[in-house]
Amino acid sequence: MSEDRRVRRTRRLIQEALVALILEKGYDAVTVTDIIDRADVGRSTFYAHFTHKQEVLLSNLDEMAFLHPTPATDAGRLFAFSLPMFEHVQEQERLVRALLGRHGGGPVIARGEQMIAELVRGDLLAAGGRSSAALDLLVVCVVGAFMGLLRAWVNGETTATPTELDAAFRAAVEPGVRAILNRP
Amino acid sequence: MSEDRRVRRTRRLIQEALVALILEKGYDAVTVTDIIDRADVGRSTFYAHFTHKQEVLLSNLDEMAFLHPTPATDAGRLFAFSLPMFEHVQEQERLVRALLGRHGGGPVIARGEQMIAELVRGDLLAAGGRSSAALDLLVVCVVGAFMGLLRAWVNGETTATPTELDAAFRAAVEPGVRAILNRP
DNA sequence: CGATATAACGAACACTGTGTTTCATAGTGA
DNA sequence: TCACTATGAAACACAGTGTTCGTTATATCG
Repeated sequence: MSEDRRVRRTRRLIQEALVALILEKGYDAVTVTDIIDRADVGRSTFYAHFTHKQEVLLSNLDEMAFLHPTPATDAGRLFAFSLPMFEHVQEQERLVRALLGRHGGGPVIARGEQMIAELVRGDLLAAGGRSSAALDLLVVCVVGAFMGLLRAWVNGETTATPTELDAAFRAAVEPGVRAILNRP
Repeated sequence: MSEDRRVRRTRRLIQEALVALILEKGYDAVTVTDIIDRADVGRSTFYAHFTHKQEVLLSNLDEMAFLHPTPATDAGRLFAFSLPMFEHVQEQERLVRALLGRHGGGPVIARGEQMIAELVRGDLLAAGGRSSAALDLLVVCVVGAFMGLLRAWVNGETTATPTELDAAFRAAVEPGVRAILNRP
């Protein structure tokens, strides 16, 4: 029932090779030829599994479990996802730096933004916000602030701990959010 | 004293061709060959003026005057740059969409972020903030929120007017900022 | 274990795009 | 007018992509 062992092996080798190469040269500089050399895998084999370089990148996303965090939204607490996510990111530092970092692929960041936008939107609605154009703009601002912090850490522009990042995020954003929610 | 007329002509043709092509196909899909075909310019001529595709992109930045806005910081008013910048962006819609949009080049966004970060930082210091790691994180949040709105508009995800964007930005961010500035 | 399916290999291929070179031509500024 | 130099055209080596095909290796299942 489970996949052929050779298939799993090949896919894993290719994914690992890409991550290693991104950390060395940056995503853009990595070629398919690089990947198959590093993975020690035939060219035709690569294209039997992936059609593009980017597909390998996105296939890695499924293993970044922290992007699908428990929606354990404490009822009263806004943005409960924040601290756990910063912590998960710190744990998987190597992988995250490769995928999200300065040299990582833009597509991954775009996906991450979408996922977080959904979380934020859910939180705001749960906290009494009413679906509207203004709420969408608020979501954009909150997500922007969060992703900004994430990027700053990933790119080594700050050495703050997850707790500090979480605190900075809440301090910057919560007052405005609460003010808006309390009188729409 | 002034440059050779042929040089000006060639550079202008190339820049215009790139903008037009980005709007049609997206930055990544545009090749140097595309550009010189569209600009009707010899291959060697292109490389006599620019070494990379990206250089053409950045050469366009100098003409985006709104990125160097008047630092007309009303003393008491935080983020005075916000509304004027949204307005300028709206005016230069075509160029901005090409350079900053979903299909525009990442480098331009990175530069824009830097510029805005400096503005924000200056504003916060002028408003009584003290230089610190915490302030840097706050700057990151504020810039993230602003760029988020800018990107949302550029990508057509919102039809809000400059005034509305400015209002959303301030509403989301100002309360938190003021709270932090008032008791560090 | 053995038979069958199928994954992987490796080499070759056409194709697209890059960046360089060379040289004749045409436009420019003094 | 005249010296200067930007341009255009063509050809080039090079690197990377994505496909094809015959052979070999190795899972999986009976």
